[in-house]
Amino acid sequence: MAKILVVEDDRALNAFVSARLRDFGYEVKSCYDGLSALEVIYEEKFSLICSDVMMPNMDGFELAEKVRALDKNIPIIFLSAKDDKPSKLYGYGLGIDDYVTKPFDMDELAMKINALLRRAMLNSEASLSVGNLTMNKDERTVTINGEEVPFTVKEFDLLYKLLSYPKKTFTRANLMDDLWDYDSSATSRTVDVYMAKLREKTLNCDGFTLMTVHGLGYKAVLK
Amino acid sequence: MAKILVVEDDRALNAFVSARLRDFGYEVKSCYDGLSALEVIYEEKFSLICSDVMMPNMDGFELAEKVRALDKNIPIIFLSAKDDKPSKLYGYGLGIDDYVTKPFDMDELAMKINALLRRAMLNSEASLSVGNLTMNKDERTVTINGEEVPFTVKEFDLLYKLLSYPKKTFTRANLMDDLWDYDSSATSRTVDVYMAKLREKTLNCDGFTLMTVHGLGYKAVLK
DNA sequence: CACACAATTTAACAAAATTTTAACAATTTT
DNA sequence: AAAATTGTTAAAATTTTGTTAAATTGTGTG
Repeated sequence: MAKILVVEDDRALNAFVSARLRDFGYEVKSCYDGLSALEVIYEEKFSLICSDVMMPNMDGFELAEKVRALDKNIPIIFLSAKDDKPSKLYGYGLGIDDYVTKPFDMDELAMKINALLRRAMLNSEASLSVGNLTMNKDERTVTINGEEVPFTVKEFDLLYKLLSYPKKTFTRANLMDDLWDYDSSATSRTVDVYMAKLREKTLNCDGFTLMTVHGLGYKAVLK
Repeated sequence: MAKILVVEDDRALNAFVSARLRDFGYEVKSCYDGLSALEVIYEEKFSLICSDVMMPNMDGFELAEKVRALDKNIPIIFLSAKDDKPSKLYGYGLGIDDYVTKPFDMDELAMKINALLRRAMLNSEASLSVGNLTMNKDERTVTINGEEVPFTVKEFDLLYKLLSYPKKTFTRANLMDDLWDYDSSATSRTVDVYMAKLREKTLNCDGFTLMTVHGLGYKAVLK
């Protein structure tokens, strides 16, 4: 499920937006200034950031800049009372995805967020099928030939990621950044051990192969 | 370069928007109703569609629906005088990416288009083609005449670099600085060995030749 | 809180693949 | 023709990956 970070110093507005986004089925975390938002972002991975522009400690522009330096992919939406053109252009120049001026309609904001997440491809579907294998993200189940096969959390996430972007090569660091905690001290060799497990469990899968890209990492190739 | 289709029955506005987008460096095509737009879309591939909602023959909603059936990835922006919420929600429901209400600021529209294209580009694969050879950086695959040929990391990086700057001559030191670690003690003769391997593997390539520049290094020349 | 149990991580060694070296042949330049 | 540079090849050295089992961490239960 998509996780959204709402950064807004007006606590009432923040609570309102967060609550409505939760109604739409998103997992939401709230921050009340740029600096603490950045701290949270360092620790947790979000699908989208919805931020005010004028805030104490660190404004939205600075936050967006810092976030973009970390991750040039995460969608960023500005909520601002500032309706002036230079601010908007400056924001877009920093690489934000949308600039919504207050007051705004909550349904519209939700729709914009939907559209952005869809495009960011993070709004992934609940289930994924490749050949005789089906993975259900909500239930965290894997079935091969209609039969359920038990997968641990890490095994599931790893296979899901690989199959979500078939053919794409992932480095170990790549995979760990997403599936392991940021402060995890685990060696990248851990990934290898999981690949061995995944290969064993997916022996009877007819839709793909888990390949190693020597010197780089791994990828799932459809066949 | 990005190619944009502007669909708008108000000819003056269409001309204005198209002209300004050209100023921003985009290639632009104009249509004046939904039906003819759809015809053009069947024939040509666009990077983004910018469409009016109320138009003769076929309105924007219907157009968006048909386009989405063809291509669920192409960014779509609605330009509309209709500022009512139901229309917006309906549009977002069809899978459009943004809904801009007239009158709008041209610079802002251009920024939105920039932001959307940037995001859409992130999803598209980065590949390089020369004649019958294609290299895909994400997949780390090389295909010659549609057939996949295995390349090691160094072979891939080396060929990719040479083909990225065709005609440019690289010295061995040049290539090693980029593709080898700082502390690598490898002799520059190592490069020669790789060139031999690359030449062998690209024997059937019709788009380029790997040439030796005696006393200097190597270069790839298109033919 | 201790216990059992499962999941995760580490460590070690074997196996595989890649990279590098080195030697000699071929080619180009002087 | 001599010298310098490059081509080619195969073996040696190194790096990377596969695999297994043991150690560690985490989780739920009585």
